[in-house]
Amino acid sequence: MGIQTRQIRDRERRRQQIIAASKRVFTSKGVSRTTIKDIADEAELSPGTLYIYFKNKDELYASLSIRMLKHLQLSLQRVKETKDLSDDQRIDSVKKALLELYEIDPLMLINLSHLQASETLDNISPELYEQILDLSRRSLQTLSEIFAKGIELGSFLKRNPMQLALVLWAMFSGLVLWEESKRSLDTRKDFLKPTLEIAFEIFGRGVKPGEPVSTPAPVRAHFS
Amino acid sequence: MGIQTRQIRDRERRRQQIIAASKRVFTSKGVSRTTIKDIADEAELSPGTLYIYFKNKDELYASLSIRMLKHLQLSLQRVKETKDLSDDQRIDSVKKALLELYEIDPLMLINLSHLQASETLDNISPELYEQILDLSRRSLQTLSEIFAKGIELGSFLKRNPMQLALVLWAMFSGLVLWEESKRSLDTRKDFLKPTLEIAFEIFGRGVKPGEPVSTPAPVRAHFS
Amino acid sequence: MGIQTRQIRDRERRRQQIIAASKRVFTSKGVSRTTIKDIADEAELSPGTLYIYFKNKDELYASLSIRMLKHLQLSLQRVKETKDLSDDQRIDSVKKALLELYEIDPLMLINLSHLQASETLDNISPELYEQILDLSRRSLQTLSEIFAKGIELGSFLKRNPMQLALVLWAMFSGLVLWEESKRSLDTRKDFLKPTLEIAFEIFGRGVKPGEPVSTPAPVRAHFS
Amino acid sequence: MGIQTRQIRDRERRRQQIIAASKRVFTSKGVSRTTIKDIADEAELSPGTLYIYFKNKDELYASLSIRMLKHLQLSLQRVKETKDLSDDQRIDSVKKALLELYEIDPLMLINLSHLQASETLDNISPELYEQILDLSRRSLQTLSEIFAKGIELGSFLKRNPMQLALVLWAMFSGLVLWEESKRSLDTRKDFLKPTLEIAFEIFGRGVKPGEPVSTPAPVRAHFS
DNA sequence: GATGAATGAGCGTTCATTCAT
DNA sequence: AATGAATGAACGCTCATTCAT
Repeated sequence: MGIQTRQIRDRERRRQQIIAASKRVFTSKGVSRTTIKDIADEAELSPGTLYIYFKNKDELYASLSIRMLKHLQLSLQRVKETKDLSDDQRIDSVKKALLELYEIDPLMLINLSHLQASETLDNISPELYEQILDLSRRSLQTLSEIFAKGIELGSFLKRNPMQLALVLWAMFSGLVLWEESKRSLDTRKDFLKPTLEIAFEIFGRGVKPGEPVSTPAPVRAHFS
Repeated sequence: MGIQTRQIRDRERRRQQIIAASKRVFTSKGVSRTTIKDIADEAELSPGTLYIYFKNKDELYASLSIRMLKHLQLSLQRVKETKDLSDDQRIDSVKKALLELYEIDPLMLINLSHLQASETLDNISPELYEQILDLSRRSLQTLSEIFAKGIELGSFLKRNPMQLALVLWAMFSGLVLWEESKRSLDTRKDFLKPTLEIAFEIFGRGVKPGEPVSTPAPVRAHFS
Repeated sequence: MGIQTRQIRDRERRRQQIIAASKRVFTSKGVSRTTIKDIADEAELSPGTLYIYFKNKDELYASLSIRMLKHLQLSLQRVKETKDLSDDQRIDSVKKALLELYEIDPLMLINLSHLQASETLDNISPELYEQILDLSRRSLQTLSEIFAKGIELGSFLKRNPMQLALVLWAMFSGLVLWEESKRSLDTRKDFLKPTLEIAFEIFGRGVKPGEPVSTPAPVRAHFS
Repeated sequence: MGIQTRQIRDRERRRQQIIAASKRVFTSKGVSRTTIKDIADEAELSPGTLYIYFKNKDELYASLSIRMLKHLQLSLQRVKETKDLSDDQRIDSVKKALLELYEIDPLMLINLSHLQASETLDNISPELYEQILDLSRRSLQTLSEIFAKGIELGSFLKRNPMQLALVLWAMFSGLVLWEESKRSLDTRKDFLKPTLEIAFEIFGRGVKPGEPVSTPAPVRAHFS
């Protein structure tokens, strides 16, 4: 391994060090109350150093999401390309992909959701902005394609697949964001994971075509 | 009506004047880019005056949600108390209540969602904090009770009703927050309302008990 | 005098207070080493207050020159419009106008010269920039018109009058700037005023038409 | 040539390399907007290396003027020492020396003027400071001696020769500084050189003794 | 109660300078 | 000698909040 290789590796290591520190501080202080100095202190670096690795505060913040979006995109792509899955299995795989995302790094996921839902994408460099946009688009697109295939096969409701994708994502990120504020609202701890399970169950059931058996028809039959 | 009564009414009127101005400014400039001075200008008052009616910026910000939460709580209460509704009709009423919330003031709803999902509830006065907490809790509680009744009647899946309530709220607020960022992600405009419709359709279908008739053939065989 | 009048007067007074403090600090620390905090301290105000009266540092700096430029423009205009002055008297009036400028506020004049000679006109508001530009242009223009009239009357050398104006101004501001650095170069103090006198004398003599009688006269006499 | 000699020569070569790079960057970005990193990049060196050859930024900046001042001093010395020049020719030689200075490196001359007129001579090493001081003094001194000789011979006005020297230098540097800002004031381009010509013409005429023949009639009457 | 000028802590960011390699 | 990552003091500037009028 040459000198250059080591330098590149060191550089990447430093970036990760800063990113790790950012996560910790964002977690403990909240994103908007975190200052560059806080992160620098946590990373045991000087404020100036952060600007060697990140153009500005927004860009550092946005960088946190890139990895996660890449991971998501890859997972969904894999789900889409796997052959011989039943519809139930495919939905289940999507659920697993998203739950995994949450388990790997719940705080990052909250950041990602915030990023999408808020006004941070402002001072960001065009390149990074485009990258985030593209990754978001592609994940949704892949999810949408999974639904499109299911619809073709008659195993999903005939609805705009992109809208189905959005509904699923909204359900997921809505719950994740809720989790963040649950302390304030003193719901029990670790309510999230079981609730996500239920959310997916309901979505899975709801997206299947055909009249659910719940409705009176059979019941009346019973009485007749 | 005594002098005191009028003073109280005047005071409340002023508060509403400020709240209305805040909404307009938040709408046009975005929440995080709005300063106290902006709001004061819009309300044709001085910054100092705002501090007579609101303890600080966070408290003003939080007040915006109070009305909406009250409205929501009332609507849900009404849905819960209405007699002689089929399950489908009851879910439909909840849908209507939430859609109405969105239609009355989409931006305020985004604010509300932000408020819950983020870091504003910090400098707030204990009283206001308790009020928001209580209203949120009560809305969810009411929603949860609606589901509990349905579960009792066997018309909803036997799941923790609070979790069902959370799933529905997450789906709703997740989509609303998405709406805010959709311009960046170049989804078509006014994608939200039809998507909300689909979201409710899926939730409604998914929450019903019984094996969905996804694979029609055997099911029919069963009935024949 | 109404309340409004007093407020306007107070506001102007505050501006002058800041300007006066700026001058003092610029003088003692040098322009580029003066910080907003320095000026605020000197004016016994807080840094924030300066930004109520001046958009930014550059604008405060530029404002220092406006008055002086206005004064200059007025003086030159008066010189130009005065009737029945001999050429010598007119040049003398210009000299007096410039010397007066120096005597009223030598430091301000140095600032003005710096402003023109350097890179400060950068963050300035377009309006202020245009004002400075316009005032500079008009002063030079007036000076140039004075020369043009003299040339027409045959009492000045037939040279581009704008160039004559520039030469005079350069001589003047060059000496003023020199003055600032004279401490470093340990020339005697108060060398400037007598040197300015000589400068004007030489300019006045040099700008007159006709072969100076210095050497030629006797020589030609010799040949006749 | 010994090793030491070569080392010294190499060292000097490196210095010149840095100086040359500085000039290029100052030219393209303007002095105040140039950072050490800019210069290092242009010189294809690292910032640290610059500090091996120059004590600090001010010292590097000041070094730029040394060459020019040396050149000026030499030229003026030559003018002074040349025998058998008429007064007109001697003034003309001074003019040529200064114009040459401008033509060799107009931007460096602006720097020099700035340096003298402003606040850079501060963090400079005592040695360098003394050197600049000495060179400036000597150039002015030489110029002054040229005038002194002319005065003795009766071909120049009997004025303090150092003041005459200052007036000439002020005129020159005033015009050079003006050039820098002329774009803003939309004077025609390349106005400088012809204006410098006129400046010298006027100075040359003005510095000659005797009553100028400005108002021909009475003067001739006098001689008849 | 209403004002709005004044405050000043605190922010993100820059960049001359240092120093371990 | 050369490097360039790291430093951290210092900057200009903002804005929620206060308080004399």
